[in-house]
Amino acid sequence: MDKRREATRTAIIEAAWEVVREQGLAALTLRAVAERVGMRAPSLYSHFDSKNAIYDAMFGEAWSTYEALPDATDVPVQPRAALRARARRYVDFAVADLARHQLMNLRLIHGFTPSAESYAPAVRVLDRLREFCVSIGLDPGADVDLYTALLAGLVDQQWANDPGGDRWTRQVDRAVEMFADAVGLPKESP
Amino acid sequence: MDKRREATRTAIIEAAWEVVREQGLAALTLRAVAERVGMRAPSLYSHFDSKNAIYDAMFGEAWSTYEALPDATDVPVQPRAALRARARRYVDFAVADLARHQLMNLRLIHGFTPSAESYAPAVRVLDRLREFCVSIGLDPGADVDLYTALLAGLVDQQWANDPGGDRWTRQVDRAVEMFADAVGLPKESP
DNA sequence: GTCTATAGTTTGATAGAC
DNA sequence: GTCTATCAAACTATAGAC
Repeated sequence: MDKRREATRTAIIEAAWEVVREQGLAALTLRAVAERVGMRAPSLYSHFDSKNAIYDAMFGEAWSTYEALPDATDVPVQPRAALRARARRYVDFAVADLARHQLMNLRLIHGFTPSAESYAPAVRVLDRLREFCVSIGLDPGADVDLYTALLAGLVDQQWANDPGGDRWTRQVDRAVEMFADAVGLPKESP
Repeated sequence: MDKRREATRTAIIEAAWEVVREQGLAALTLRAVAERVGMRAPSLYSHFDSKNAIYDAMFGEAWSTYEALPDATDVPVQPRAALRARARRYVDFAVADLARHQLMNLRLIHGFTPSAESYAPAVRVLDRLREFCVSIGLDPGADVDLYTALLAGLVDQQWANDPGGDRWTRQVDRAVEMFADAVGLPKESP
């Protein structure tokens, strides 16, 4: 029955995303959020306990959004093609929004640690990745770590040295092939 | 003849490094730096024009330090071994100091852009990497980009998910072998 | 639930005495 | 060159009226 209340909460979070997209993740201020949603800063405390509570909601929402992406691998395909599709989905998502990527994958807000509740979707995403990797014969430890590092590196270099371009993202397929060769995935049959 | 002046400058920068190592890169404040060097905050303006000028000096110093590391490849060795040694040197350096790594390789200080002078050593380091890669038959464009992404990914994952540990850094050799295979470097002869 | 008012900090930077 | 004093501006958060 708190439909109106929930709508306000959503509006606040959406305004917060706008602010961090324009000003940078660390530059989020309650005043800027409040102004965008047509309120005064103190009014936000009726909906969130603190500024970090806003970050926390954003963190959870971002990972939930990623988790809810249409599964590119629900149709059974060859391991390499499936891995490639997964990699592209991850990289595209990470490269679409710097502030979101930083909030999800880096720890750059001093004093903010995600709550267990907000962290849950992130854990599920990684668990599913491990399941998938095991299903195609990979090691859920070292192999998955190398895979995540490979994608993280492409994303971070892309943002740091060619934001908006594709100098690193265009190498995603090549990187996945390199990885697939290293872990001994069978070559693709035509 | 400005020996004393130069010593003070050095002391300020050294104090600044201590602050960012303890408080985080973005948490640098003039007061904290001044206190550590036995001064008051306004006195720093006799040596640096602004807070960003301190960041700038730190940026230049960090890359100069890296540039001056003993060259692990001055003795000619096989390409794979040389690449491995370079990779370890880079990763070890990046994993030794988070704030330094962030300042050198990420753009996380809002409104700070390195001056041309401070940027010079960074450019030279990358140029040398390209030269080396060409000397062993690699492409200075795509191949170098993939290589830097690979190392950046290992470092960033290490810092983000296992700081102080070696879950990703222990895969450096494996990652380099994977890369070497992908770019067709000859296998090592015993 | 939202407002005004304000407490309480902290910050980078400047003015001017010494 | 270093100091004291201070400005001007931000910020999070709380108190209490409506």
